[in-house]
Amino acid sequence: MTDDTTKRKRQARGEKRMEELLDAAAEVFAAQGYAKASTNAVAAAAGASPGTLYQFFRNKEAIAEALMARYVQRLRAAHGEAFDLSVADLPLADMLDRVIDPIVAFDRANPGFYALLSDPHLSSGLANAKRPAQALMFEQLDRILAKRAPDFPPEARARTAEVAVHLFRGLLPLIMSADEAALPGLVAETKEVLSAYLAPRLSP
Amino acid sequence: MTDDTTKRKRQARGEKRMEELLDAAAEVFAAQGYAKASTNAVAAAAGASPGTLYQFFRNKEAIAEALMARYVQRLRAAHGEAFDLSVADLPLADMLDRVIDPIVAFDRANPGFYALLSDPHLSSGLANAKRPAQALMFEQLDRILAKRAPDFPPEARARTAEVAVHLFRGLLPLIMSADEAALPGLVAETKEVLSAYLAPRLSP
DNA sequence: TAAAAATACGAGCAACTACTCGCATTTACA
DNA sequence: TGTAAATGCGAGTAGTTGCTCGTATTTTTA
Repeated sequence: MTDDTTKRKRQARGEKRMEELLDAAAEVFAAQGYAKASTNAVAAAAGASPGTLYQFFRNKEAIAEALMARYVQRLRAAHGEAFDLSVADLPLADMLDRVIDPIVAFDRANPGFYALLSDPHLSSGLANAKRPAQALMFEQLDRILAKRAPDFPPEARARTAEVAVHLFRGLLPLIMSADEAALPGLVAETKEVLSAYLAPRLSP
Repeated sequence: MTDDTTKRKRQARGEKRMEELLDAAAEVFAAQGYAKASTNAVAAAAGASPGTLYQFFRNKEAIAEALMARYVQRLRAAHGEAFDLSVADLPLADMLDRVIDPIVAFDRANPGFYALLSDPHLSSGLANAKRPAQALMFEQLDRILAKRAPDFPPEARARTAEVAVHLFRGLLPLIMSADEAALPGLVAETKEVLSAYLAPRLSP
């Protein structure tokens, strides 16, 4: 097996190089988009040579896959267990605070994540790498909805969760480009939207 | 001036070729995305040679600009004057029917339009070409809001319109990939979302 | 009809792409 | 310390890209 992420014996130096290369990839992908970004530019941005890049990553796609995997890992760490089950019993507004705020902070702190997530023209391999990130938000919301409204038919509940996630993602471009001054108002309005959408579905 | 769209003396044959090339560009852009699409592929999809393509379009960017301009023109024709002023007095649900349905139909009928509109990594020239299309929806909604709620402060009204447009665009991926059977329910839910968001802002 | 202009072609070019390979240096480990 | 493995480099390769240009054909125009 030539799996770059598990099998090879890595030195501490190598692990650090991989992190630098992923950081560089995040920058370049965020600035130019995945398709237009060149692997030579990623290597240069990391202060490495093309040969070094390809010692750690099989090909261009593998760079984005590893980057996405790292983002998913950090997303889980950032707000993973924190609200998984406990927030479902909170009042709706408080629950939204607990769910939205960390995601907004994460997305704004990681524009490379947003660049990959919002790109609709990724290859199937990359689309698969995106799925866990999308599933993370969907499933957590779905589980919260299930606990808050046990009588909610699972099918309709799944769509409600999916629509809610897409509503949030629709406002993400505004949230990403907002300056610090405009952000709180936008986030508040985002929560109002979700509250207005979810409230009647949670207590009919 | 070497402006391809206005100055050059075009024959009927040439105009037809341009339409064919734009149709081909729409296909290729929708399938692969603008960045990954090659001009040779566009020419081939139109049954033309690269040389022929470049007789009508200065460069790759000009193809997308012309395509976007054609979409804006068709968008105006499709639902332009139809509801511009009259729908503002309708009940909210009826107004949304009149606004949403034509846009949904147009977007689904023109995946090339959606491909360009949803691409967040276009060059500045392309971003400028996108602006009229975005302004079209925003300004029409803003004008409707102004007529329905004259006391609405213009600043807050503008943001309400912008947020509403982004909410719709957030659900567009679902709408675009839905099959004919699932579409009506999705569109209905889209209208419910917008209704729930706009209603309290229109009659406080 | 003849010249001018528009349309059409496609081989080909310079620039760039993802990626490789031979070889030098550094580290781990016996 | 010695040697195998890991890391590092960057010139180089084959393929692709956006785009050009010489030339041939069709259409307009005078």
